[in-house]
Formats: sequence, structure tokens, C-alpha cells
Amino acid sequence: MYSDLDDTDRAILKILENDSKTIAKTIAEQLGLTKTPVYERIKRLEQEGFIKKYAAIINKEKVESSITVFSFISLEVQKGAMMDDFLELVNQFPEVVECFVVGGEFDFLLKVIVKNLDAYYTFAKTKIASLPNIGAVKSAFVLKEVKDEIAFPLL
Amino acid sequence: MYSDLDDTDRAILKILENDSKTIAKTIAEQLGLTKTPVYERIKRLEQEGFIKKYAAIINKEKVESSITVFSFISLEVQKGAMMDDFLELVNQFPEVVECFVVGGEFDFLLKVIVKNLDAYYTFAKTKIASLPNIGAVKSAFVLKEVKDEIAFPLL
DNA sequence: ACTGAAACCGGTACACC
DNA sequence: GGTGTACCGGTTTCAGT
Repeated sequence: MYSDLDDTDRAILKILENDSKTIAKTIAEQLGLTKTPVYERIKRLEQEGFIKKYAAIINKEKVESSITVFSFISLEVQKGAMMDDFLELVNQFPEVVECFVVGGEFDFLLKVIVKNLDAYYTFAKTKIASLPNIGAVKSAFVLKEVKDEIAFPLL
Repeated sequence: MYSDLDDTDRAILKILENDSKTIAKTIAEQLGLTKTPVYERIKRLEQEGFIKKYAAIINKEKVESSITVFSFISLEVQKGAMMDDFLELVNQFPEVVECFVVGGEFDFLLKVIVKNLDAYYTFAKTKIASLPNIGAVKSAFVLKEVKDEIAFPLL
């Protein structure tokens, strides 16, 4: 299932997830190849969905003021249909940049980015609290971002 | 502090964080401009650090088996120097893809990606537990990834 | 699957407004 | 800060192995 990638493909992925602007010639040199096979492999990785997309990673501290908050949410009853309803709604909130179903003390973990504390209050009050079937909601405010990798730890 | 970006710059950032391969001509058409100013603005955004880097976003489900775990860690005593020591060590662990200092019930929130439960056990035992000054550690295992945006919610 | 060369097209530089 | 043109270099294609 994960095996139609060889070491060369993995090496290419690792280079591109760290710098997608690396030119084919440079990659080829690192792998002891020429441009063409590198190019063809990248195309295959794109077409078969190993590479989801290419993105510019923005330095959000420089672009605009914002705060990051983690929200831990428990539902009152964990019926499958209710979870789906909940997730579909949450998914549409642009403030929610990450959303996971987790096991443990609570059911969902959300990473929320908003302009300021006031915006978070509004978000929590008008969007989260109005969702159906909500039990407990806890929040953890980010004081400092120590690490925030986009790259998946390959190898 | 955040104001040396105009609406055109923001529009360019928004396009590039969703698809960094969008060619200058296309961006120019959307903004009613020509290639040159778009090109110059992008260069400025790169040089001044608004764009941190360009990355290929990998579909990790397809590439290899892995699990994601959130770890919530409290220190025994919150002395500044001890927090720095802790963070410097945690930062070096490749399994830790995100690390935040938070306010609330615990001090740090870590997002960890490992191959499987066994690898998480090893990570927790050999790396987390051996850090100095650790109080409580709780874990929440990700059962389903509902949303995982890389793009910062601009506008 | 990889090499090497040729064609194509987007990024880059520049002269001018 | 913008346009239009021209050049250069990386991507893309292809014939050959």
C-alpha cells in the first residue's frame, strides 16, 4: 500500500517538502541522475497524489497580528451522525486551521487562529457554543510558538 | 508594524499560499496588472521574509503509515531557565512537528508524528520522560484528521 | 528507466511612462 | 508603481539506449 515509492522518490519528496523551488538539475546532481528522470518522477508524484499541492509558507507574525488557541471539545453523546454533523460545521469555519478527532478526555481538538482575544470570544460564543450537542469546551492559549513544521518527518 | 503590505500584496500572498505554482501572468490577470509588478512584489515578499519558504505538501497517508499524537506536558517548577532547556531539547526531536508554550492546565502542547503506537511508546519513554523537570504528561491519540490547513487564514 | 539535446514557456531584466 | 519588450534559464518533450 505504501510501497510504490522507491528511495529515489522518497529523496525527491524530502527535498521538495523543504524547498519546492529546488530546480530539477540540482535534485538530479544530488541523486546522481539527469533532469529527465527527476522530472518524470516528480510528475508521477504529483499525478498520483503523493504531493498534495505546492504552497508558499507565510510568516504570519510579520503579516498580521493574530493569536493561536487550542480548543478541546467534548460532545454530550457520541453518536456517529452527531459527530459527522459537528465536523461538517467546524470544517467550514475559516478560523479553525486544524481539527482532529481524538481519544482520551475529550473528543475533538481544534487549532484556531484569530486576530485577538476579542475575536476568540466572539468565535467561541457565536460559532462553537452554538454547535449542537456540545458538552465541555476547554481552551489553551498559545503563549509562544516554539516549533511549527509543515514538513512530514520522512525517514 | 504590519502595515507595509497593501491589498495587492495580501492578494498575492493568498494566491501563493494556496498554490505557489500559480504563474505570474495568471496572478497579474486576476489583479488587473502585468507580470512585472507582480514579479517585483513577490520578490519583495520573499526578501523581506513575508514568505518564509516554498514547500511541497505531502499526502502523508499515501507516503507511509503513521500516527499523530498530541502530548500535554506540565513542568514541576516553571523557572524560565528550565523552560528554555526543555524547549531546546524538544526542538531537536524530529518526531515533534509542533511545539507550543500554552497557558492553562498544562505548560506545553506537542504534536508528535511517529510510525505506530510502539514508536510512540519508545518516544515517550526514552525522550519525553527523560527530560528534566517533567511533571504530568497526558496524551491524546488522533483517530481522524478532519482538517489540517497549512494556509494562514488571510483576510 | 536513464541520457542528451532541442523546443517551449515562464521568470527575470530593462527601458520607458 | 506601472507597461511592454526582450533575454535567459528551467521545464517539458522526445529520440535513442
